[in-house]
Amino acid sequence: MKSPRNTTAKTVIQDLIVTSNVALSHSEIQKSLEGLCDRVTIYRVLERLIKEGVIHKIVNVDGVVKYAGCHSCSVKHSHNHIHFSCQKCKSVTCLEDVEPTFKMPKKYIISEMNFTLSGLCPQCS
Amino acid sequence: MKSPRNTTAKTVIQDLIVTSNVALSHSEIQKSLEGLCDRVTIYRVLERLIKEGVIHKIVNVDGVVKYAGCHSCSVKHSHNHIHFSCQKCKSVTCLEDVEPTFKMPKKYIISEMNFTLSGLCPQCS
DNA sequence: TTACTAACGCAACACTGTTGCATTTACAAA
DNA sequence: TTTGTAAATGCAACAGTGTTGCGTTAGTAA
Repeated sequence: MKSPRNTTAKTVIQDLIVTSNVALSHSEIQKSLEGLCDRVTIYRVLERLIKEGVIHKIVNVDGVVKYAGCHSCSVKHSHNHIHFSCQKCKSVTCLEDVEPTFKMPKKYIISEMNFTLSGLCPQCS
Repeated sequence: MKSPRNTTAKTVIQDLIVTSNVALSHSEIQKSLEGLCDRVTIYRVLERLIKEGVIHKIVNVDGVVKYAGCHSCSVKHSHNHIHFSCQKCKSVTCLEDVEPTFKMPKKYIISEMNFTLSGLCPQCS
């Protein structure tokens, strides 16, 4: 019987991401943990949390990978919302209510969307 | 007088990207060049071509950076179109005609957009 | 408490991208 | 055509990010 385990690292990392109002990068998480666990462990915990549907992965316009909690995922698990990336404070936030519309050419089969806007967030503007 | 120079590397790389119907990554370009020039040179040429407005940089949903020619940029230089990323053949194409619409919350100032859709391209579907 | 194995730490590695510096070379001016 | 300048290059070294293998630790079911 393969059963997942709740370890200290997993609990702390999950808490950190879910309670944060902005998406966090691996290095930001590592700094917060202050040597609580190894870098590799953080990668593996993040991987597990994504598989469990607790968090989701965001690739920012600048290529920086961030992780954010899944808030509305219990209702419907889709990440087809817009992400906003602030060019000043570098924060990435999920705008879960905003859903874009567009017309696609035929013959394209769409299974995933990734929409990121950049500019200034309410705090920085 | 600071004047740009047309070198072999620049000419070949520019040709490669502009004539390609899909966006190319640094490593794909490097393979095509077959040792014509150094990796670093490719990075620097790409940087220059972006500054000159000949090509533009795309960060795919999986974080892979690709480069594509600017076709309609002579008319209006905006990259607010959708990019399509095929999950099968890994190709990235610019859908320059598709412009998405959406409603943003107040207080956000938008200066850049990055929309990428994933799925199957016409060739793979 | 014990046994099983998920999860961990550590070392090593691959890939991507950047920087400094000496050398080469494109191109404008003589 | 030749020459001088600095744009562009090659090489070495480095930093950041992410992955893999393997021996050890520790969570949890029995």
